[in-house]
Amino acid sequence: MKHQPEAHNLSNEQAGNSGFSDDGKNTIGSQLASRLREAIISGDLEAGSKINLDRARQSFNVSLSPLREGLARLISDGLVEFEDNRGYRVSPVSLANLEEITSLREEFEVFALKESIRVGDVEWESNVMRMLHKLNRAERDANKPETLEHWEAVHRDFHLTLISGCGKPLLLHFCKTLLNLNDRYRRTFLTQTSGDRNVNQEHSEIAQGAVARDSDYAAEQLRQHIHRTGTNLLGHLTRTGVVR
Amino acid sequence: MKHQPEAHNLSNEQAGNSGFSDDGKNTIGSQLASRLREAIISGDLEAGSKINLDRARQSFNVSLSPLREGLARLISDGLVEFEDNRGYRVSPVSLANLEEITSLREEFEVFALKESIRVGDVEWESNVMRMLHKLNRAERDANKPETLEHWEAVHRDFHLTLISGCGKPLLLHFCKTLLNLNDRYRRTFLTQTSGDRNVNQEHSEIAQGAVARDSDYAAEQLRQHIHRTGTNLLGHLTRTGVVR
DNA sequence: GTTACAAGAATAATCGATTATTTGTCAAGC
DNA sequence: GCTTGACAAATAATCGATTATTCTTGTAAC
Repeated sequence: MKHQPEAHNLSNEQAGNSGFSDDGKNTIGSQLASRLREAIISGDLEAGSKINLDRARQSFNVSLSPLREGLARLISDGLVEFEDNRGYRVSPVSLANLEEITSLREEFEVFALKESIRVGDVEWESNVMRMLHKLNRAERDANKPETLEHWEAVHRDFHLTLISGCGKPLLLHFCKTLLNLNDRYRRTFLTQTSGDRNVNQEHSEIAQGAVARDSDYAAEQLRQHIHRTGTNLLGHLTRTGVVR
Repeated sequence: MKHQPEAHNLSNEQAGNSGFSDDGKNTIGSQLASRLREAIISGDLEAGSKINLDRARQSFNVSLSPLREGLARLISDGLVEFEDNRGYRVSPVSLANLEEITSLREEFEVFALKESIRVGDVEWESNVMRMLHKLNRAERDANKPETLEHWEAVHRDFHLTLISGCGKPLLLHFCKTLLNLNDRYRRTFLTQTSGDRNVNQEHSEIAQGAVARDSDYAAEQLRQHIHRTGTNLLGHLTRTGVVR
């Protein structure tokens, strides 16, 4: 079952990114890329499902050209797959895929954090603390979907901010891609964390270690944090059996 | 009736690409993505230059839709940049960019090699030896441009084969992207390796270590290999002063 | 001489229609 | 019953033309 992503605002994606005032003056193609990304990550567009261009065209109220262009941009993000003359489909999910995402996050995101600790400036430190506070204050109630959505956005920003001091744009791009892919699993399959975790506590320890420039400690905390989330999700998927 | 100039369409692609049997059954958009990628990596399209859609449309003998779609796919590859209403441009080159590419290759490619050594099967081992042989046999003469092009293709395949046993599609995709970016620097700025290197020797040691499953040794050899190439290129760029 | 601003030119973005390919269906032949 | 092939429907891909935006140039005011 797929919703019509049309209805919701889908106001511009990376809201908390870093002071981009997008003006809403984007082209249709760009807007579509954002909306499609959001629709896929949020699960509105079901994993593995084929994207019928004509229907999509109608539900988004656009013409074919910008639609195809938007979709093309999502290919390298790993959110969309494409086959000549057979069109586009939402990338499928699988246990193997989730395992890879988790292990790569442990590798890359941790590396990026170490680099940030090594070369990040005071501005970066401040941003980390700011985002930590924001995240700790964000409500997360499985009964209120809007809080979940908001929490996800803030959570994502927190993780990106953590590694934003590394001074390596390409690395950040890769990490952002992995975070996108990972978030899809969580937003689709997980509405609450397992009871034995204090996620806020985990985030605090990572952030505190980072601004204290305790590289080894912060890195290890982040690695465990990512690993726990992965294990958690894997358990869910295995139990519910929705995914092979 | 459709009047397409069937005389010389898109088939001037160099077959030496990398063992892909293109079947010729691709769509124009896909063919364009490949051709544009090759044109950028080879330096045919100058780094940093603006891509005029109308001129590109003419020189490629295609319409706008597939051209834009092809370009859109290169964005996430880091080869093309895009700005709303201002169109596409070839990503610029810079010392900082090259440094990042090198350092990320040291991180990711080495990780992928270790994983390949850990879980790669005999098929992978065999492929590594095959590509090593092919590479050792490939001529590289600065006076014969076609040998340079061929060597680049084989060299690229060698590096990809080395890490192809890791069982991590996403990781391979990232490494391939980095290799693309790196190759552009070499193909644009470097026609011969510095005299004090025996590159064939380096490749042999990496490959031998890999199939012997000596993880630490092979990994360190690869890391140094990548690092030397980076240093080498940086020197060239700095001396020639073409890049800041 | 410099700035501001208004055409006009150049370019990018989008649309609607057309063409090409794949997929589904069904009857004929084995 | 199963395959094969022809036809039709569905879908993807492309094109040419149109619209929107940005860039350029020339002129008037100060």
